[in-house]
Amino acid sequence: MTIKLTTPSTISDFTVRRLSIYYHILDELNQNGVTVVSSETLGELSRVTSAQVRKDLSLFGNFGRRGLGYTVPELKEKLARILGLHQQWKIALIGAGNLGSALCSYKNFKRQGFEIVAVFDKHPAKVGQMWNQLKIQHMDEFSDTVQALSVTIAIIAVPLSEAQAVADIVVASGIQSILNFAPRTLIVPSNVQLRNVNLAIELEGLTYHLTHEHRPSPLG
Amino acid sequence: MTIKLTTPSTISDFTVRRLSIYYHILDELNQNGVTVVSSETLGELSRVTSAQVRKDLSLFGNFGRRGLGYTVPELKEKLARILGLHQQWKIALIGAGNLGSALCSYKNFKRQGFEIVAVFDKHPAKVGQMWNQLKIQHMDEFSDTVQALSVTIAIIAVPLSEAQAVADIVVASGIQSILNFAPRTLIVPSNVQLRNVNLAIELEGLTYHLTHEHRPSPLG
DNA sequence: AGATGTGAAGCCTTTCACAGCC
DNA sequence: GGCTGTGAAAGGCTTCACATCT
Repeated sequence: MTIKLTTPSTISDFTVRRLSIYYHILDELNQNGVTVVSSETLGELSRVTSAQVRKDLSLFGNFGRRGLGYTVPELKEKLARILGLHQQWKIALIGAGNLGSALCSYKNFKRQGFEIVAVFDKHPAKVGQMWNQLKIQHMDEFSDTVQALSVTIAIIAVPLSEAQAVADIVVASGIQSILNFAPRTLIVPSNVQLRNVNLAIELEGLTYHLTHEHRPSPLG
Repeated sequence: MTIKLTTPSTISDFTVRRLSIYYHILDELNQNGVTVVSSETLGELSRVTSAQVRKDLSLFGNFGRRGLGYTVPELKEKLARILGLHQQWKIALIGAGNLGSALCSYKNFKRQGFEIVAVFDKHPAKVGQMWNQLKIQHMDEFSDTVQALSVTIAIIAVPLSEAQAVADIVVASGIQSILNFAPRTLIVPSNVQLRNVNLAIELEGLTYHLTHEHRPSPLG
């Protein structure tokens, strides 16, 4: 009825993803000095319906005011708490290649509550190099280091052939959240959260449509 | 009943995404010398049910043999055609930063049928530099260059603040497929295919679960 | 009047289960 | 016997439409 003190037991990944999108839009609105937003407007900016926005938010509480809309800073703060962004998250990056370098130099991470606190590679030529303030460590040190630093998220940015072996090491270290950039379906226990970012799959989604949509007119 | 000569009119993005996954698994099986695979096995490797595999494939034709399974090279080839991977796709990369550099040096692109044929940036310090064999061009040259080179896909890898302006230029050039790495919901006409890769959203999907799943036992 | 919160309806996706073929 | 292909059932997500509150 009123404020839901407990988190609903099952929220779909679809919903969580949209909450993230709302959060970033609210962040931008907030920076632009916008103080109030309707589900209608938030929906347009997120490319979803206003009903979807209201339903998603209502799963976690009554954040709006009827007749008025949602207060931007307040809703942003609420979503930050829901998404777990009120704390700093420590990340271990595995793979000191081009992609790893790009991730490591991504300045906005820290502002958003994410910090890469250790970098690993297994190639002797890489180990010992300094990246920003971090010395690249050998994978043998992974488990000890992440436990000492209380790392809770691992980013895997190694070649395909090494990805599963690396995932096994990550899982063995006790880390339960993995963001994987290697183009392979990794096998991990069901208690480990795995997200994949696969460039080829995104591009193939585009080429599928390029190949099949020869419909210049609405009637095809 | 038999082979479907026409493509079904509406295939969901969920399905297309899974077809990509199957394709890459088949590619790997093929390299390992596996010649036949069942929907059961392909499902396990893709983390979906066997029924899902069969349903997805049956939308495009009868590719398997009852009692036997699917022939790996044959099914791989069929999926390649469905996904449009029987041709080379030319890509324009916009944004010559760290991420752009990582994308540009990604060797596997070419083997998979994708080739970055032009790189653009708007900053004078970048323009004129050589990346691999490509000279970085100014954004002013975008439209002319992509038309001359028959580019059909654009990758946007610029900062948030420039993303929408870049998207507008891309759309104006006639390109109808965009892969966007900027963390913003871009506004494009409905005939333009847009895919987003957003690191923050993936990480927030992980932190949501880290924050809410305090359930060591199945009974919670 | 204006906009949220929400049960119910509608729609889409996945799974089931078995007929059909190898 | 084994495995695919598929109509039907089940499940899940989105939209509708309106009661509710400011």
